[in-house]
Amino acid sequence: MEQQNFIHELMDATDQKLTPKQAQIIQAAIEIFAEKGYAATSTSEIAKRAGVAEGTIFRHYKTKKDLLISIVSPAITRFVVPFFAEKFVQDVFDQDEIEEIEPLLKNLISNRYQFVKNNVPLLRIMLQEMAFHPELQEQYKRVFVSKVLPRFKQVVDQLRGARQIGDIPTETVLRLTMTTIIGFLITRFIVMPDYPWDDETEIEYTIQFIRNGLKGI
Amino acid sequence: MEQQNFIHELMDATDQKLTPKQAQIIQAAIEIFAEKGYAATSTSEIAKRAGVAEGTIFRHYKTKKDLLISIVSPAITRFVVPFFAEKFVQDVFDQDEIEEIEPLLKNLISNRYQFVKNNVPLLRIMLQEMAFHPELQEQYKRVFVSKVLPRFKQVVDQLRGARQIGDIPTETVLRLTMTTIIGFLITRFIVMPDYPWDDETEIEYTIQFIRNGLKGI
Amino acid sequence: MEQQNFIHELMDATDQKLTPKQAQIIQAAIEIFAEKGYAATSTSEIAKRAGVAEGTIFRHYKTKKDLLISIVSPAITRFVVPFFAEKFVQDVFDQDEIEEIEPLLKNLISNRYQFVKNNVPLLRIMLQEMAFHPELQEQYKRVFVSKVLPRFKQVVDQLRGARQIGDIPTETVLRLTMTTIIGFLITRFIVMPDYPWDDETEIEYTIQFIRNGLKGI
Amino acid sequence: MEQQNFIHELMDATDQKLTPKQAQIIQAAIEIFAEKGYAATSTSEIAKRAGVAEGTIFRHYKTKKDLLISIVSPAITRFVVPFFAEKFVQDVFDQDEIEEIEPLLKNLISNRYQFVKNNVPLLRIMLQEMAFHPELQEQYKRVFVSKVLPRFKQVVDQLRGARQIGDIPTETVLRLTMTTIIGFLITRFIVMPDYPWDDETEIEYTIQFIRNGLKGI
DNA sequence: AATGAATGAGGATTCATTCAT
DNA sequence: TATGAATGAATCCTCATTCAT
Repeated sequence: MEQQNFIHELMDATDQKLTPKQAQIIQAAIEIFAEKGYAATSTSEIAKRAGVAEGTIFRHYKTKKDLLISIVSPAITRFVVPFFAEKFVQDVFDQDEIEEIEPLLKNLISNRYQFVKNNVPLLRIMLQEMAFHPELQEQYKRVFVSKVLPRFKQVVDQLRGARQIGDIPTETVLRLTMTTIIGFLITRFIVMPDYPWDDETEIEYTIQFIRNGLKGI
Repeated sequence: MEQQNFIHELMDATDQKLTPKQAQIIQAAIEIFAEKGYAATSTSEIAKRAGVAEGTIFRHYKTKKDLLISIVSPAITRFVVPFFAEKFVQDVFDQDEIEEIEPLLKNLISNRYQFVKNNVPLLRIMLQEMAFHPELQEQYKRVFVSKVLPRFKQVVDQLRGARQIGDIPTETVLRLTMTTIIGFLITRFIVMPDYPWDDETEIEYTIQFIRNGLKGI
Repeated sequence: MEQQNFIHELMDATDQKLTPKQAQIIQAAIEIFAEKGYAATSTSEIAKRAGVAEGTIFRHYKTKKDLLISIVSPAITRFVVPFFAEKFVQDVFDQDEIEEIEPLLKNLISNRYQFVKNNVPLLRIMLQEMAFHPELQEQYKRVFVSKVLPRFKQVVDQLRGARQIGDIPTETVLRLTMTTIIGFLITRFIVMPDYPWDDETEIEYTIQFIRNGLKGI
Repeated sequence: MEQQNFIHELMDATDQKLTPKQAQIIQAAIEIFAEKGYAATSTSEIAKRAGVAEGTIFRHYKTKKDLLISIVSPAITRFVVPFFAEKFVQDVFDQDEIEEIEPLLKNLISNRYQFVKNNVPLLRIMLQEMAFHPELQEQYKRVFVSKVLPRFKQVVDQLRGARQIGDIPTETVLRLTMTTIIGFLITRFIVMPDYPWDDETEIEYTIQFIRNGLKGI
């Protein structure tokens, strides 16, 4: 039911009105793609779970792959973009000078944590299928390079000026930061979702780890 | 050709003499599974690339899944175990008291770096297929808990005694360390293999990041 | 074309509306199963003879065996039940006291003779496949024990009372009677269908043989 | 182990020395053919049960069908011929004039009863496979017409002369007799082998049934 | 004589996609 | 718009048979 969010966002994003059947199809597809992978999922199974005739899927999506793309493509955007763009960082940036890395990291991680928490199956699909569908990789890169990278560099420079970050190349800072955050989210929600996590504490440690790691001694 | 290593290790490990055809099959399977994923790979394609009749595959592996397992299962062991076990850490441990985290990390990362570099396709397959085959997850957990975890905790305790690690729960130390190392390897070899990496420098930064991140200020 | 009967009976019996293609499939399957046996018949051959795509078979029958069962199962019922049940014996029974075995045998044999004559391929399949499919044997036994046996015993008792049957155990009477009738039908339609039979005469002799054989002198 | 008999008879009959492996193959083939039918039996399964390499089968028998024929063909002869030929009837015939049908039937049934009892799997295979292999039917007919039929007619004539048989065409006498005997054997050993048969009694009733049935009143 | 690895044609079954209703 | 029967290519797998050892 958490995907409901996503489905409605989908509607807003694409301005397409999803018919109820179409929503059922996407819902079912997300579930099953996440469970067994795109290639191992049959359209008949999707139709069955969606409570829809098999032909109906192909009325809305020319091919099975179309269905995948229509799910993953907006998901990529919604997952990647906010890493260092969009409103939520704005707030931080608007305070003219960024002198503290901590609130920024806190904001960043918490926000992505919530998104992932509400969209685990979507994240699974993204991770799995980006490996095999170049067009998804392309889209990821395009979005990342145009929306995230410039903003990120700007932030790093400011933080370096404020002595929050040591003498590390910007690309490496980016890599280490993203790796640690994404690593946390994947460990938390995909690799070990059943471990008794104390999320707040874990997030706090993660922030400190990144802060200290980037600052140097 | 890099998998040649692995194939020969396979032979040693299982004491099974691989017939030439069998080696060709494994070689081809690794390549194609890595390229398109297990589910999207057909046995006829494997046979073709291996230069072998399709039936020959099934003389050696009862099912297509058997073939997958026979490839991934030893790969998991060979990838996971050395993280904190086996001879290569021994050398570090044998110096009685571990007072420096740096050489340990250096050793650890370099060693896994080499392994991954020589076995990229294998790593891809592992990452992809562990998601869908519970038996592989089981094996991973078994190996990790029995071989890696105890050793790791011991090391962390020693390092904490030597004031190399701050006040962070052992599990979190493990998570942050592994996440950063694996994140580096995946970024380096899977996500952006074509980026002009300066590997030595990048490894050095990664070590410092982990060291400072764990130490606190 | 004789099976047309059977196919329509199938429809009535199961209340399932057979699509035209489905009828063609059953028709073709009956023919080929009878010719070469279930195991030696390929679904592609059935599809070809039915003028249908191979996939169509599996849309209607989950497996090849399902197809067999859906053919043989009702055939068993329709062949076995009327031996001593159903309306056609009713007529004989309704004449209150059965004092003559001859009209009963006459009725019985003629009726089964007609059925077999119209369903030779079906009989062949039944005979062949019951040997290898326990579920068919079970069904046969269930139907026989519940529907035929009680009625038969009742008849034998009445006939014994009327001095039509000698001092022979009921089970043996049953065995000898059925064996002779079925033996006639199999010889007539399966073993030597091309022999120039004078059916009426042959039936007459068979009736006399059973009557005298059971009566003793 | 009962087939051991048959295997040795095979050796005598064909004057071929069966190697031990060959005997194992035949033994295994008889068992599995009887269990699941010729078409559903794989040569690899035969090889496995025989404890022999798959290639070995084809060293002795050009094709799988050859193996079948080499089993069924002598079986047919050994089952059919003695019905009214061979030594065992000789003894009866040699007493110049046959005036009693009973000892003849007794001898006949008992003899075939023993043979079938010792060769149930063989009988199953014969019954199943004659339906699908015209060459086996041919052989059956050839043997029957040349060896059994003439002798049988002679016997029937004698018995008719002695008033043991009523006014029934010889062919019909033959059909009714064989049908009853074979029907008994099949019921006894194939259809209901687990029923608690009292064989002697059952044979006795069967003889009386035939005798009375043929005699008329 | 015996082996068993190798073959490739053919087997049952699944699947994405189409189309008449 | 929605259906679901129909398709036939493709899938995994089995099998009888061959052949070098």
